[in-house]
Amino acid sequence: MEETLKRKAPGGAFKEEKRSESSHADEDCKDEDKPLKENELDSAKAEMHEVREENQRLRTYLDKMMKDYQSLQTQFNNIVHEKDSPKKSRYDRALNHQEHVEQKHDTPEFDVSLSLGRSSSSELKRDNVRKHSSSPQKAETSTKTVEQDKEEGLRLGLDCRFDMQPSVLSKEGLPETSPEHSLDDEKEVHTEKSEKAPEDDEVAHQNPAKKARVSVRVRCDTPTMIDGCQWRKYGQKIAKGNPCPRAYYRCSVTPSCPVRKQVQRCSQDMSILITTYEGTHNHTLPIAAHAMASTTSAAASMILSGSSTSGIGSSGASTAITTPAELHGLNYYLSNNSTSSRPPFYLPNSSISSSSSYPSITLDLTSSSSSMMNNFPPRYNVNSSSTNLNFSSSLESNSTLPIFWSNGNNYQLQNYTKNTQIMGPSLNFGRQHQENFYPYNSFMQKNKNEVAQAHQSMQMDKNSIESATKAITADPNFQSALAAAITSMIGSNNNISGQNAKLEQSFPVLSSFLSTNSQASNMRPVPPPLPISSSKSKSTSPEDNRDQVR
DNA sequence: CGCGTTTGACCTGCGC
DNA sequence: GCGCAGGTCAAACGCG
Repeated sequence: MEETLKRKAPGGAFKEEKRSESSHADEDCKDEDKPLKENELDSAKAEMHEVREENQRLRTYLDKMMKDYQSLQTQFNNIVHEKDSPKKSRYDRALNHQEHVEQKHDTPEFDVSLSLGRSSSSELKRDNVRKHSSSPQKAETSTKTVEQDKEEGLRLGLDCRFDMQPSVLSKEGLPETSPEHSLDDEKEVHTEKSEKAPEDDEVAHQNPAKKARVSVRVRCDTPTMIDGCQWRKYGQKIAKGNPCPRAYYRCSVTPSCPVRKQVQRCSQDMSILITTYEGTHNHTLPIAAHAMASTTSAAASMILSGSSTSGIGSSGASTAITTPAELHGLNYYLSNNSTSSRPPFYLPNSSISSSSSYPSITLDLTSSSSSMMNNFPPRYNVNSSSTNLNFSSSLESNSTLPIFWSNGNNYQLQNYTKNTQIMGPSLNFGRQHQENFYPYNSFMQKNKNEVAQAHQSMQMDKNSIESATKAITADPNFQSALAAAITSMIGSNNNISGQNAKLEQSFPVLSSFLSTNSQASNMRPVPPPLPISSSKSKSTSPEDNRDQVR
């Protein structure tokens, strides 16, 4: 499928080639042996015929996808209307409106490109422009805008507005705080928070009412994961239904940074750590924090923009019949009600992920290897209020879990050496704040791994991740989805490696299979390994990371 | 002494 | 309107 889609994009050019070949053949016929040239002509015609057939097949496939997509959209809308008709959140309204606009105006190809995340704000803007351009004199502007929007949509499709340039990197890039967010949102936020302090006002300005939350579920025995950023704990609370306390952290890189994170153990499986990020950094991020920042950014962008394609973000309890539906080559699981059919480790802790006022997405890195192999490509486990992005990493239970999200083909193993410079985007799940999780302490005691063991388990993880990467890249569905998205995004002219770079920026976890898929998957510079945290540490800053190994 | 964590009090939003 | 639960504040505390 990937091949066929790849051929589809430059299909026109391919046809042209064939035409010119055949015309050449015609000219040559004058000079040379006719039967021979006729054979060439015939073969060329046959090839053209094949290409036409292939195009036809692709059109059929596209139609099928569109039908699936629209039926799912309808289903989602119905669910939303049923559940939340009296009290619809602003987010839901925007979402539905966005869907409505997309259904009305978008071409099938355009829709495919939506599947991996497009700026919701651009959608809203577009919607606004359409609203305001009803007069005839504005019609031209409107048309232009639609054209521009299409272009913008394609451009933004996988970009998620996360630029790795330091100037832009000062923002984590969560979409709701992007400079592109709608003016309406800004106004609303301003009104809501107008009575607050100036600092709060600034924060409010950056954080519209419906914040996207990105949860990372990971199986690890460490109290928190090292994401490269610096956090200060400001509270701890026992949440209902979970004996493990939830810890509240605030980004302490700058005092005014609005980013917060919550860290909590999963009540059903204490080896699973759930970290929920919220907000956008208003400062330059440490390089080591880029991986998490860009990944959460992309994920958040997906629920706030691309969410319309999967029906993410509506309110309601987390509940679900899991109905797999192939959309755009990705397996979606629409959730409705019941826990029995949930995929392994599917949002066991609803207290974090099911808040109706916070559209959330969960990057699930907890599934076992067997289930992972059966479930690739990555699942978008969607319920009415949250999304579970299952980039399963085949982590065996109770194994120490240092995971490294690299931006290249090679997953980084970590050296337990002091003073190692953090050079590349990576994540690890270090041992920190162990004492904060008192219910978990006993569990931790049993699972204290020495460095050598950790090394061993990391090696296992590396192998597992490599296998996972292979599984992803080998899956034709995923390849086709990816190819379709890229094709729709870049059109026929752009070079794919540039787009891949953007993709990798947006979704570092995708980098490996992207590079595998692309011809330009050349060797990348392998950033020096990250130091892992030791049992005691006070923050997750890179500097502290060095201390943690002492 | 400074900085980060702990923890009880307080605030806020939501559901009944 | 009330109660509950999540989230935040800030004084107290501990550690280096």
